[in-house]
Amino acid sequence: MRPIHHPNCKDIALEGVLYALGDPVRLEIVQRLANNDELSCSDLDLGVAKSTLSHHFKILREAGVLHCRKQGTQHMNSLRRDDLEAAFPGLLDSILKAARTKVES
Amino acid sequence: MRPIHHPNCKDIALEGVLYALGDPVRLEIVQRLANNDELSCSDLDLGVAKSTLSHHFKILREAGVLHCRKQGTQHMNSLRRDDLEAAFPGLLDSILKAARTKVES
DNA sequence: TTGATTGTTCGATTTTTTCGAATAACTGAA
DNA sequence: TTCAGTTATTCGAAAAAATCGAACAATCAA
Repeated sequence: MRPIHHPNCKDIALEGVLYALGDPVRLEIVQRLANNDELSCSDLDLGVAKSTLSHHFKILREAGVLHCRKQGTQHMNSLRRDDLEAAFPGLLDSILKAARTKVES
Repeated sequence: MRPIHHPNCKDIALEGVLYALGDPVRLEIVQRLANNDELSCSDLDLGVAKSTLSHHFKILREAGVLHCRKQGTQHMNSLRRDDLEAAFPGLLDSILKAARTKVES
């Protein structure tokens, strides 16, 4: 298997972030990570094949939205809140807020 | 030709907006509309076929991001700032700000 | 070493995007 | 009114991307 890659902070691109969040499954993943420090793929049941879920995590990872840490057989994922805040101040918060707004209404 | 459709304010969905903005051509269109009250398709030269551009405008329109007004043979497009602000307060501003941040750096 | 668990990779299918050509809607001039 | 010019959409085919199940890889524990 190839080593997993994370872009460094300054290489996080807005287009990549918006593309990553512009998919309902990936947006759901990000919302759940906003409420949980770390989640593994197996913590999520989003109605897609596990190969597809793996693909979604890769998109999020390579966009710089989340960080992945190997722990045994599991891959623990967490939001790169600080890096995103540094790159695009206020952006993640406003999107998470918008996502909550929608659910509440 | 079919009549053009715009979702009403309460039917603007976050997923649709993020999906619409998660494409470089469409993000560029939105950025330009942020600086110009109205633009027609012919005002933009973004390096894609005109049929593709028409498709991008349709995505943005149906997501509720912009409004289209026919004026003769032209279709004048404008950002639905107020409706987006009502649906997701602060969201558009933070994205436009992020887009500017990137350009400046 | 074996079996169980967790994810990734591969190949095929389905869906989406993109393009150029044809069509439609409108305007102004002849 | 008809004809050419402008603007944008629609159509059908080709290219690109997403999705799935099966096979594979990595790790741990018995």
